[in-house]
Amino acid sequence: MPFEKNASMGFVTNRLARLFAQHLHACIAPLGLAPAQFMTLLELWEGDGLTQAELTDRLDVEQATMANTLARMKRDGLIERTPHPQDRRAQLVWLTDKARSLEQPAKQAAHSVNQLALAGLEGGDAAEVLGHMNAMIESLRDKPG
Amino acid sequence: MPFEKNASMGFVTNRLARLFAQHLHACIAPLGLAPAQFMTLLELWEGDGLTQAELTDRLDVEQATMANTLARMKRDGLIERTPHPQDRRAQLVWLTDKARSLEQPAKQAAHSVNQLALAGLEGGDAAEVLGHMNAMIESLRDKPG
DNA sequence: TCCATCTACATAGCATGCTATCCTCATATA
DNA sequence: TATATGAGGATAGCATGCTATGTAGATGGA
Repeated sequence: MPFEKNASMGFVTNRLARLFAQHLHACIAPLGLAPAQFMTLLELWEGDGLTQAELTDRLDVEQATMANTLARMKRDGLIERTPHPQDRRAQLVWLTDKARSLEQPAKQAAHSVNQLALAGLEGGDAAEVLGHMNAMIESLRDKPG
Repeated sequence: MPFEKNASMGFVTNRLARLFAQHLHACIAPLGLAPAQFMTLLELWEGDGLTQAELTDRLDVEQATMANTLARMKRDGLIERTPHPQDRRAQLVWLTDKARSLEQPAKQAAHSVNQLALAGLEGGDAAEVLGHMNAMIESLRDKPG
């Protein structure tokens, strides 16, 4: 059976995602950030005081993944956690001043990686690709497992 | 600074790649395969007797990553390694009968995941997206670090 | 021949992600 | 109220990936 990996959407997506991750890692490492930490901060910069469960929902990662990412972020002085006032099981996640100060440079770095990737595409192509990729995300998310 | 993650090519690519990996994992786990093992087999099914370095080149992963993947494949009875006849540093990688028998069902499983993802796209859209993604891969690969 | 350098692999260490469990607290219901 | 179920988190175990090193064999000169 023919299976040309370079014509396989899954194979190509994996390769592209690894390249994005490598470049982002290189760009934000000088800020003391790792990719998953940056992704989490993107949500917290919009407003902190969230629970782990809320972050898990919004970023589409598993609960255990977020638990580990938050543990590393606390270790690195990016967040603090306080008890939830109404639910003794939960904690609220707050940004430190250090994390707040990284918003502009980190977003700028991520933006530059996206720009580099899109350098060879025409104007409207990026939006079109994003649309198709989101359609694929919907298809795969609708049928988990 | 505005940074809408759902409009970020890197963010969306990461999300899509994780969904592809989850579905592929679920589809090939019954065969006793993991995604990186499947990717490596795709190359070996085209012809085995390759060195680790050749596999590393063709699959665009780091040498250490391939070393670990091959170690797990040997552990799982998918490959055997023999000394390179001309170079005592190198080894040749050979498929076991077990690995050969998995070619059709594994390729079929991967194909079905791609089809599921592409369900919501028009006919020519997939090829177009692949083209744009390969352009991005070129842009990012040209400027490592 | 000898040495500097390169190449092929292996290993260590760490970040992400996922599944599977376990514990604690919250809640709904009998 | 007592109990069954659910929800929020933590932890263990494992696969991938990457960077950084270390080791041994190969190679090209001086």
